[in-house]
Amino acid sequence: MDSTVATRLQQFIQTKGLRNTPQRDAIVEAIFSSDEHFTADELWDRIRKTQSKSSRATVYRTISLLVEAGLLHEIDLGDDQKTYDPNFIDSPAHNHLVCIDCGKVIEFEDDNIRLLNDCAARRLGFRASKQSLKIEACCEALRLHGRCDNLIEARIQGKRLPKHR
Amino acid sequence: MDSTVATRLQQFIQTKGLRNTPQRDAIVEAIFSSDEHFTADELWDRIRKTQSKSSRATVYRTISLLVEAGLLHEIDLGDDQKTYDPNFIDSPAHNHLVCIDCGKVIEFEDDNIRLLNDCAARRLGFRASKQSLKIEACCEALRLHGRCDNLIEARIQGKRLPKHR
DNA sequence: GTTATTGCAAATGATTTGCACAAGG
DNA sequence: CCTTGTGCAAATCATTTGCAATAAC
Repeated sequence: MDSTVATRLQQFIQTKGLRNTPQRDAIVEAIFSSDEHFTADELWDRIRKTQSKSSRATVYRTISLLVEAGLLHEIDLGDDQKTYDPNFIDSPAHNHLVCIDCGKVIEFEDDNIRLLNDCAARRLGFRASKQSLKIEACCEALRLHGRCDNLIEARIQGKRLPKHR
Repeated sequence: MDSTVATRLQQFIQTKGLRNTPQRDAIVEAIFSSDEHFTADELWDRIRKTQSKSSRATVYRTISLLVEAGLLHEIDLGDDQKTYDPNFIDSPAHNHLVCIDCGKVIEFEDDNIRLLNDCAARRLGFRASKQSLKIEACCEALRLHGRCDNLIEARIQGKRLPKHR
């Protein structure tokens, strides 16, 4: 886990007059020891498989805390549940590409896109503070050769598949 | 209401072997006679104020139908409820800018942005089929002069305000 | 007639909350 | 101690669904 997370979280906790608890630590660890996106309940499952104990309510509450602290971002994957992304600390301005065949999510950064969006906002008389770009796309592999390797991988791993199509 | 809607909806209904009903007509009319975004329950309220009658369930079912037909788009405004946008027929590739002060949503099109996103997808080995760009921003007016006209307007109209900030 | 559609009320499922108890600082 | 945090179970709230009645075509 990036030590930046620990530092920034400590700062947030201090400032707000909050406390350190083993449950919170375990949840934060579970989130930031991976770069995977997750829903609240997926995280709760992940926690249960460790030796540490936390109630579902605490998981929800900690997620809210981290979002408020700006360490975790809520993203829209077209899912019904809220999805969270722990990678905004390392890549503060990344975008998402979602494969409509297998649901795989690819993160990428692009300064030109960011800049162009910034300009668009300015032209409308605003100052952009946050951009969220999601591109839904199909892999050329599937279109050209009738197979999406990600799709097979996703099936094996039992991942949530997209509802579209 | 754009006659394109009626035509495309008829086509969809025919193809799928569905039927025309006064409830459906009234809901479709309520949606496309305005360019406002709405949640399912806001729409249900709108319908209730007319002489036509529809149950809440039918409103939900009709919305799903229109989304499936591609006539209505589900968009993410960072809200907890799903928000729908009826303007994708007139502007098939528009983006959203949300004022973080008043929650006002501004729609805009930008071919350069669309093109750049397309390229980004291609570079990753994909073919983009849908782009969703949301820019959260604050108005310069508020930042420079301490007042956001949209905010006042929003308060008067009793609009849902953003949760952020 | 046959099949899709409706309305109602009940079910669902994710998220939140009230409250009594536990435990940081 | 004093206050925040936790766990549990109950509550909430948007959305979905089963079913009997209704209405397209």
